[in-house]
Amino acid sequence: MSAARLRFRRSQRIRGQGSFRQVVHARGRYDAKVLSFHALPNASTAHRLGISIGRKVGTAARRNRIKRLLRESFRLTQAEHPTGAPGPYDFVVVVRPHEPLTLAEYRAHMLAAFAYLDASWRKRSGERA
RNA sequence: GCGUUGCAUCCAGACGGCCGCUCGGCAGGGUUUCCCCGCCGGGAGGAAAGUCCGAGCACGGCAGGACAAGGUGGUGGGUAACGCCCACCGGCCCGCUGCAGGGUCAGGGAAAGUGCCACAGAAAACAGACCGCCUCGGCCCUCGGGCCGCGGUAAGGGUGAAACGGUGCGGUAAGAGCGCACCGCCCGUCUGGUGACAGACGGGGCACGGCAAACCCCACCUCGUGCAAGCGCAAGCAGUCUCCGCCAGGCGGUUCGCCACCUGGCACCCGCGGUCCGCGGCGUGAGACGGGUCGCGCGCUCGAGCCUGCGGGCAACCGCAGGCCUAGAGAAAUGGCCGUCAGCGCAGGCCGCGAGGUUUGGCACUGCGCACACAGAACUCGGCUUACGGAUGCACGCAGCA
RNA sequence: GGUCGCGUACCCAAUUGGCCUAAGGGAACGGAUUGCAAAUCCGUGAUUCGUGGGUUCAAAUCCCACCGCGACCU
Repeated sequence: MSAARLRFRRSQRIRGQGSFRQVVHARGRYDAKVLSFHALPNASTAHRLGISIGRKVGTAARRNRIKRLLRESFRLTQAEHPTGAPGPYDFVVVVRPHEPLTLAEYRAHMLAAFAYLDASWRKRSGERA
């Protein structure tokens, strides 16, 4: 078991239509097959996660299931999230219609996406400086 | 034993460990509208769904009534109410020798009115008569009959979803409720029933085709919008109104006291500044009202509530007594991982019952697979409808044995 | 969460309860025309009228229940 206990509080969630729009419209996207990840550096002290999942994905029970798995992935992988540089990010995951995957698969997608997005933002801020 | 149809009831895998979310309570800490940490307790459904009905509740409207529009439709009961539920009545279907029985029905009114009834058929809705049948008269005749005419008929033919009661006997020129019997129908009276209706008796030869999920008539019901209803709080931004000085000038009104408006200066006030002076700004100040937007709080969970017992009722349901508190989120909580245990299916093994066998029973036996469906509260209830896994019981069907 | 609307062929779509074997247009296909095309002309259809029940003699049409799609309040 890892040293620190991993939590996922309300303050680590993205809320409000404006916040979502900012992140999604920010340039920088990573596409897994059924998920689409967006990132934007934020002004707070921690990474935040927002999940966008439309009606076409399935019934309310299935949408809840996928959201829970994604939040659990985010919570359990916090130790491996990018640190420093452009700062903590706001991540938004857009879910496309698909059969629900396992927790391990969502974790793998999420880590790959975060690594890619972090590298992309580091490169961009480096050019600017 | 299997099947699955119908009905009823119940469950919605359990337990343990670790991590996490949310609400409430208690205690503590911090940078004290908030955040953090700890402990204890609560945390999805039978459909939470579809949003098809009925209510509560909120705001707006409203004397009352009528019209319009929409809905409901056998009778009686249940209910806060309903288009729901229960019981009964009636029609239709299945079944039976028959009686029972089962299923099903949006089941008021067609002798208030209007409309429609295609095609076919002579004729499709005050009846009428195509092919026919028959008397009589006339003509012809090969003496069977044929043709024409005045009439009488509706049994037979054929069409249609539907043709103006049905069957039988009598009757007749041929026929016809023309007469009779039975069935059906209509009217009246009586009896039973709260009633829908049912039964009996009497009368009438029989009129009243179907469609109202066509318009319509009758009876009853319905104001509109919906918790994103709505109430409150604070902040910034429009707008409206009121109040708040002095002096000068202009313009207008005037009861010659003054009043209103505009412009300028000073003061107040604001900014610069530790303070004064000074400089700059000048409807700049105060109050009230207030629209939408965003945020927060309330609405928000104790209710036509749940459980148990007793009593009433054929039942739906009701009454009484005792006990219980049982989710309240907000990009939206009840989740994730691991293990164990039943449980289920398949294959194999062993044992048992039996003469044998399709079949069948048992197992701390082995292996593999599944461990599960439909589905997530969003103000709250009562129903309906739809989706769906399993267990038990009853009924039904099939097979085996006795 | 709430309130509405729509569904007819590949696409757009019309249709007083009855001559519906469902109008019409585009597209597609075949033919004519042309040196070849376009345009034009002629012809060609496999629609359970979203699904399932019901009313009626008769339903795309009327009624009910489902399914799918879309819009609005925000």
